[in-house]
Amino acid sequence: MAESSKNLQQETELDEVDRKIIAELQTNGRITNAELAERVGVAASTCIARVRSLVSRRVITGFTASVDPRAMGLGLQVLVSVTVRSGARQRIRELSEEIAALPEVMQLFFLGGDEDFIIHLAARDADHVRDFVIEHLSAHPAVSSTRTSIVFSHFQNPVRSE
Amino acid sequence: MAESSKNLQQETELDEVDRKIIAELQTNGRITNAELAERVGVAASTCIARVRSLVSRRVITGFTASVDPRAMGLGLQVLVSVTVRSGARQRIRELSEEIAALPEVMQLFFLGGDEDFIIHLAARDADHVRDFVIEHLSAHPAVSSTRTSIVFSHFQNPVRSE
DNA sequence: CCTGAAATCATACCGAT
DNA sequence: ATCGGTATGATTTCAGG
Repeated sequence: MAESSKNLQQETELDEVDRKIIAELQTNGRITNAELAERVGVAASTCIARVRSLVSRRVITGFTASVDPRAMGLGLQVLVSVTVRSGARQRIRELSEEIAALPEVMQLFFLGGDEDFIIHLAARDADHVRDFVIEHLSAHPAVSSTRTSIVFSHFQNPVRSE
Repeated sequence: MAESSKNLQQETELDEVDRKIIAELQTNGRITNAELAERVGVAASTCIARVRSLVSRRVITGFTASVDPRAMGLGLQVLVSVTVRSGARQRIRELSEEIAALPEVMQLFFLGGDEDFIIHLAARDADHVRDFVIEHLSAHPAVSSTRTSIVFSHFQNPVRSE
């Protein structure tokens, strides 16, 4: 068996046009197809076919608006590291899925290593963080310990292969 | 001085229409204005004015395509916690900005607490991670220590105020 | 992968609330 | 001051080559 037994189509070849399209759409997800085509140097019909192919192949997984949490009344961000009790390992996935569904949770990293996962939380204030940790983590029978760190600032880059 | 001395316009009021628009655009950033208006229940002209206002007020900070790192040949994600030497505290910001500009860096969290920042890295393989840590972190005179954890999976939610 | 025509969409303007 | 309807020009999209 070669290395082609993966459930993801890693073999999906991306040519120069695909990569340019991806880069443009990461910078401006609402660019018109006409302008995207011009920047990339192909016809509009070709361009839209490429974009649709990238989406259907799951290279592009979606288009989203980025929102400032502070404008939504969420002025405090924290990272919470969670360690699961050794007797409850088999419940990690279940617990993490519960947590990922909560509205305060911006991101969840499911980890190997000392911690089992890290939650990136957006909260109104310190009380909100405390209530979240107590209610959803400390009180949960599978959780062994948590550690909360304040996020002073946060940068997010587009995915670039080089 | 009241609590209005902030550089962010927290006072930006968001009504029901604004919140619906934000929710739709987080789910589908490429929705047409016509369909967005219909879903939200306002006229197209009203809708486009609201969207432009949200963007100019920096409530919406941008529109981006989400890309699967695996499709870009980046099959391994890790979190690297970095602690800065106590004698080099004043260089934390400089160092973090250098690192945020590197192509492997998807996110950088600038923290208070035991660790000074956490880097979310997308890499081709374990060798790539090792090279990154050695070249950009261990070799840097301001870095005291690093800790690398593999990311098994990663969820990202839209920002929801409730 | 490109051209061109029909359908759809974005947006400025203006009256009404 | 903001909203909703209408007209016009731009854009998308699907044939077909």
